Amino acid sequence: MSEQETPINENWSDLITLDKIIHEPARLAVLTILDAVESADFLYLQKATQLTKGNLSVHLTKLEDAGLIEIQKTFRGKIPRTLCHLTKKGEESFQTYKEQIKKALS
Amino acid sequence: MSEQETPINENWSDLITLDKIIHEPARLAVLTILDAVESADFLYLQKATQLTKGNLSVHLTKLEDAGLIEIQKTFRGKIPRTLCHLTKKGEESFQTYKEQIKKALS
DNA sequence: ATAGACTAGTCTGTACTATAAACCAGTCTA
DNA sequence: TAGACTGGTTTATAGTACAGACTAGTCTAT
Repeated sequence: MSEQETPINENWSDLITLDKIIHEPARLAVLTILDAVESADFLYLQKATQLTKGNLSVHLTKLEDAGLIEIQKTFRGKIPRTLCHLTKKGEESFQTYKEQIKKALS
Repeated sequence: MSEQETPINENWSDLITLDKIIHEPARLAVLTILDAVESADFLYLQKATQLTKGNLSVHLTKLEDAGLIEIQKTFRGKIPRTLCHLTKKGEESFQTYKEQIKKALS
């Protein structure tokens, strides 16, 4: 295709505007898990994603700052326990992302 | 989900191993276009993706270095013309990527 | 009581990346 | 001959992920 008018409103033009917070594979994995299981703790997420602690911690903080997840710090006895779950915004944004990328890649 | 055995071979674990060359939105857009139209020139790609020339140029070079696209420099009259199309490997890798991410996000 | 392992981080340094903007070389148009 | 066009390369900046070191408290076993 060339030397002809450029279609502007194709679905793939959405690709450029994908939410970068969500698009990063590590965070995409976290969101996918949280979307599936409702709520997961730090250790579970770390095992599931194979990320290092430090790395996972940073990603969780970014997701929290973006308002996509909520982090609850509780205790099991006196041992700290970090529970994560999607916020309403997180659910919606994730859905939007999935629809966008699936449509673009269909 | 927590305090129970971790399922290891879920589809979302593929998310961590996504091809980063392909995963970048700008390149994803380029690949999607090339997959759809077989062949596109520099200007067309630039208009379609809204990328700056320099930026597009770098992305095309990276895709070429990765063996995903082939760049043919031809002339239309005396004006240089850069034509891009997917290689066999590019087609296959892109298909694999699409299947992976769709499965993971389904 | 003390060493080792656990949870859940923060901080640091490295390496990679995307991006815009400046620059370049040639061509065509008025 | 000035301006805009094609198709780039180079440079500089800013952002990013990531591993690994470190912190701080807890629990377990010796």
